[in-house]
Order: sequence, then structure tokens, then C-alpha cells
Amino acid sequence: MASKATSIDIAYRAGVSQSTVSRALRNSPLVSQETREKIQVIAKELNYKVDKNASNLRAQHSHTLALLICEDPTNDESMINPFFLSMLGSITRATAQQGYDLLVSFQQLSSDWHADYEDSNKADGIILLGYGDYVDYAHKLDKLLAQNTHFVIWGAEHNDKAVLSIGCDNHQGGQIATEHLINCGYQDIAFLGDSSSHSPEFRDRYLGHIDELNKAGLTLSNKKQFAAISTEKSGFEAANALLDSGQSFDAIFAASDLIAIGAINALNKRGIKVPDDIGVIGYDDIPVASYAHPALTTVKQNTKLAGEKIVESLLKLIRGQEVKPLLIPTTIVVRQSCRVE
Amino acid sequence: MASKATSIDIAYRAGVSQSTVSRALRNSPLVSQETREKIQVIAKELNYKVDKNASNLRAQHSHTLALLICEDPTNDESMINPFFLSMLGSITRATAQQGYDLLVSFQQLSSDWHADYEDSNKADGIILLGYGDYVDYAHKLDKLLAQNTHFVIWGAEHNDKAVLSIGCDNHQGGQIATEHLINCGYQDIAFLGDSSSHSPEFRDRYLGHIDELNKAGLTLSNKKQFAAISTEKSGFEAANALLDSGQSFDAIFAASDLIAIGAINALNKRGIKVPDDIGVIGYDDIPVASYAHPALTTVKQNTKLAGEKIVESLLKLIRGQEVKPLLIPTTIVVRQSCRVE
DNA sequence: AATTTCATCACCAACGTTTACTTTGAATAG
DNA sequence: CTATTCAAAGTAAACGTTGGTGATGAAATT
Repeated sequence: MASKATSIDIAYRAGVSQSTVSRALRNSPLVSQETREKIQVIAKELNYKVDKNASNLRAQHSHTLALLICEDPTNDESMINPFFLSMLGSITRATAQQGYDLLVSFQQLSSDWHADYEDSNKADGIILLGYGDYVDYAHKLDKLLAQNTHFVIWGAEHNDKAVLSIGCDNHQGGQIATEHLINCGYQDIAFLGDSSSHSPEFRDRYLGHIDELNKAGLTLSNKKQFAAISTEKSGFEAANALLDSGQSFDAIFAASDLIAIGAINALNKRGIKVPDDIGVIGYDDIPVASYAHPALTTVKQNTKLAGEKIVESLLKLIRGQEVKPLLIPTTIVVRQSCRVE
Repeated sequence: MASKATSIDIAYRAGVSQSTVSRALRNSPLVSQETREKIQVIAKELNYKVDKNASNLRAQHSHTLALLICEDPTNDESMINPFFLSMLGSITRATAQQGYDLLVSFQQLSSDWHADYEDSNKADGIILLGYGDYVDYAHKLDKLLAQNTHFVIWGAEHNDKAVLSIGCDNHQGGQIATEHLINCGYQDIAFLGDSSSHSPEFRDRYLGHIDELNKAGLTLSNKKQFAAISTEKSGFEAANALLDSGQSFDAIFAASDLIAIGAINALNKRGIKVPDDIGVIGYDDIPVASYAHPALTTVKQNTKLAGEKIVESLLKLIRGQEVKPLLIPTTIVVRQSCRVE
């Protein structure tokens, strides 16, 4: 087979100039119906596709978005956080729907990911996904900002920086989780998850938890809060620490489903029944949540909507339209890890 | 901020020609150590990145691979097969490791996915991922072949076409699953999963199953084989059909974990205990397998290795090196859904 | 009949690289 | 003192588009 057909080949066959071909294929009104059709027929015959590199070079945009998933380096290399996977799915679809391509890349938090997708014109904008210690990469964000790269970051709103963030409302999520536990009759709730500013998502969930507790006239002793990152192992350990601490509790609010599952394991190992003895609520509604035993009651983040909003907003940003950070409300999905009222 | 720096800007500042800049940045031996360093320093200062579009256009390759995940259209839109997600993770990493970028796209089987990634020079090669009815898209494969696109497809070897396939050995997987069941003392095994040529992976698993059965002097009545696609729902239904058929059986070999989980649900609903009454073995070792109740004994496909091999092979293909289809052996992971011997 | 208008299209200059092909000038050889 | 060689750098031609500017001729206006 000869090399790929170019617009010049088509022009030659159609007996018109190359620029006319270009216009015809883009349905420009500057070319007559008749020649337009003729050209399109020939293009199809030759299986012609416009060369993206040439097109992008000329037009100075790539019609491509880059998705960077920043993983916690403490996490197991081989296992990707299922929540991000779900986001990935929805972002992929949303991107495609807008006629853009998606470049994906997994990054260690430590690596050089300010790495150049937009700089090198490979992407028109960047989506940053990651639970994160935003403090740690503040200077990278600054650099992105300085280069005025178009990007949106998953998570809570930054009060100190002019970054566009889209996220689910972790504070509200913390509240409804707590409300649910209280409604189920639990009174003495422990919290498993890092509540430091190191991990803003967890912190907000924690803060929502506290607020709701207060609203109900309850308080959380900080002795009942144990740090954990979003892995089953960490949840297991945190629950054991809680158990070993001798603190009383009748329910656990886990800052993520993986933590919740780990905690349930720890509980079960000591013969404690969920939800009869202790109620457990998780966060994220990852796929395994419904398969856990007992099936996990949890706070669901609407990843489909989130993905759509993320790409929609990023595209607006790229086009210079006005965009505001967005907080998407969460919902409770009730399963079997909390006793019914 | 001014617009992005180009190699010409650097040339100007360094007092050399633009081509020298290009060479210096690619560490060409044609430029002296001294000027090379000077240029690289300036490039860093200006935060210069070579424009990929220009570079790719000129060099006629994109240093990008495209991954097409073809989903079963009967599947739920929002849920991506977890096995593919796992592959995606490993392919992403392998691609990055080779210095390539990855474009990902989810495709309905029905859509026009011969859609042009390589034609339009967006990618140097394509990875096709999907359980599949390859019959159905045979003509698309042909088209890909005709355009001599570089691509590798996940799955079993095609005997009729010259396509490069990398896959796990489904026949061998079917054998070891069956062997394990027999070793656990099960004698009367039902098979849940489409065994038609419509679904080559399942078919091979089925064939391996039969072979191993025969080796042990057992036979499978085709009355004990019920079609199912890879969803929990389908597994649930198939198990019910099996149950309703009145056939005897003491174990189920499910062609995928999702089917196995659905089947276990169906069994449980009728008060049948797994593994005491009936043993169940799955296939894939998706993340939820270990969280299912009972935790699923299953056949694990080495996705990490598979991902690496896929991109490695595709790259070889692109470079014109010789490549052969590859079948990766599977392993059993023993959990609690089969009784111990 | 001369002029304006207008729809179509052709022409050509970018876009930012890479690379084959000079050119330059200094060092070495004869 | 000229001829040869060679490393280092410059020149310019692609790569395949897109889009601004200008031609062309037919229809419409005066």
C-alpha cells in the first residue's frame, strides 16, 4: 500500500486546490455544496483522515486532555485506588463525548508530573486526580499556575490559590454519614482516617462529622479518632489501635470504604459482629463495597456527574469562559453494615 | 506571560542557529559539548519544551499508543469490567516506562472504532482490549490489517488471521480450574458461561475444562452448561437456570468472577451453602473476588506481565522487529469458595 | 454598457520541528 | 604555501495542515 493519503492527493483527484479540500472536509460554507460532496466522497474512498499532528500544529491546540492520576506513594504499586478507576471511566466517556481525546498517566506524587503535557502542546488542559497532600505539591501547583496551564484539580476548593477545583462535598458527606449513624441509633462513634490538613478530603469528612455530632448534642473525643490512609491494611491497623485503646464505641465512621473493610476485618477477627455489636459506615461506594460482608453502607460520590463536570469545566477554562469551583453533594447508600433503626 | 518559547527563541539567545538548538537538545554529537550545555541551560531557563505536534509531524510518528477498550454493549454503561481496569493500569505503566504516551478510549463494540487513531497519526499503534466476539468485528480487523495499522489484540491466537495477539492461556486456565475442583473432591461439575465461538475466551476455558475432565475420566453433560456473559446478573440467572433444570452437580466452574459471584448469590438465596454444599471457582481474580463471601477461589491472569508484554510486543511490531503471539499461563488462587481437600 | 456584488475557489504563508546538505575555518599534511 | 581533512555550525526543505488575501467570472445593479 502506498503511504497515507493527504489532502493534496484528494485535491489532485478532485481537480481543486488543497485548501479547498481542507475547507470542504470541515464543512466550510466557503465551498459549494457540489464540490464539497465530491471531495468528501473521494476522501472516503481514499480513507483519508486529517493528520492530527499537522492540524494541531497549525491550529495550535491538540483537542486532547491529559489526565494525571497521582497515587499515594505509600500505596501498593500494583493496585490502583478503585475510586479513581471509577472516575477514570467517567472522565474518559465525558471527554470522548466532547470530541476530545484523553491521555492518561499515573504518577507518583513525588515525580515530575508538572511534566509538560500542556507545555509540549500534547494536551490543551490537564486534569489532576488524587487524594492529596496538596501542601506537599503546592509549589508544583504554583508552577502550573505561573505557566498559566489550564488545569482542574479534583478535590475541595483551595482558599489560598486560584485553582479550579471540582469535588464532592466531603463536609456534607461527613454530615450525612454521621446523621445516618445517629438515626440508626448509634451514639458513640469513632472516626478512622487521617484528620490532619495533610489529607484535605479526610479532614473535611471529619469536620462534617464533628459538626453533625454537635448538632445532635454529641461530641467526639479525639481519643476516638485514629489516623489511616485509604487502604484496607491501614484500616485494619487503625481499627486494632482503636480496639486496643480501650475506648468505648458503638459505631465506626471510616473515611473510606477500604478503611471500612479493613476495620470490619479487624472487628470480625475479635469476634465483634457488624452491624449488631458495632455499626460501620464507609465512604466512596467503590465496587467492592456491595460485595463486602456485610455489604457496606457508605457515602456515594457521584463519579459520573463529577467526571462530566470536570471535563466540562476544563473545556470552559480552555475556552476562556468563566468557571467556578464546584462542590457536588453526596448521598448515602444503605446496605448492611449499620443496623436498621 | 508571553507565548511559549520556541527553539528559535533559544537560538536567538544562544547566538546560534535554530537547527543547532534542535541538535543540542537531542544530544547530537554534531554539536560541541560547550554550546550544547549553553543551549540546554537556556532551554531550562525558558522552560522550553519541544512542541510535540511539530516534532511528530516532522518525524512522522507520535510516540503515543492508543488503547481501545471495547465493551460488551449488553453491559451496564456505567460499570467497566474490572478485569480491563486492571489491565489498563498495567498497560499505562508499561507504556510510560517505554517513554510513550497512552491515549485511552472506551468503545462500544458496535461503534466505528477502527476509528482512525493511527490513520490520523495520533498514535503509532493500537491496543485492542475486549472480551470479544471477534467474529462480529472480523471485518474491522480486516480493515485494520488492510491499512497495515500496527496493532495488538488481547486474547487468544487467531488461526485465520495474521493478527498479533497476546493473551492468557484460557485453555490452560480451564484445565487448572477443573483440576483444582477435582482435587478438592468435586466430581459433578457444571459450567456457567457462553461456550459458543461467539466468545472465544469462554470457549477456550470451556474446552480446557472438558479436556481436564476427560483426563480424569469424567464427562460433562452439555445439560450442565449454561450460557452467561460476564456480569453478576447473568451469572445469577444462569445459576438459577441450572438449579431449575434439576441437573445434579456438586460444583460450578464459572467462566468469570462476576458470573461466579452472581451464581453464589443464587445459590445462597436457595439456602445452598458454598463451599460446603457446592464448590464454586471463578476466573480473572478481579479485586472484588477476595471480598466476596465466601472469598472466591479463582484463576488469576497475570495482568502486570500481560500489560508489559502487550506494549513490548506492539513496540516491536512498530519498529518492524519480529514478534510472535504469546500465551501467558495462569495460576490458581485458592480462597474459600471451594472446600479443602 | 459599465460597475458593483458575490459566491467559489486558488494561492501562499505560517505552525515548530528535524535533517540532508552546504559552508566555514582551523588544523594537519604534502 | 597550497591541498586535504574534519569538526562545528548554518541553510533550507520538508512534514500536512489552516486561514487570510486575492483572483475569477457570473449575476445583479446602475
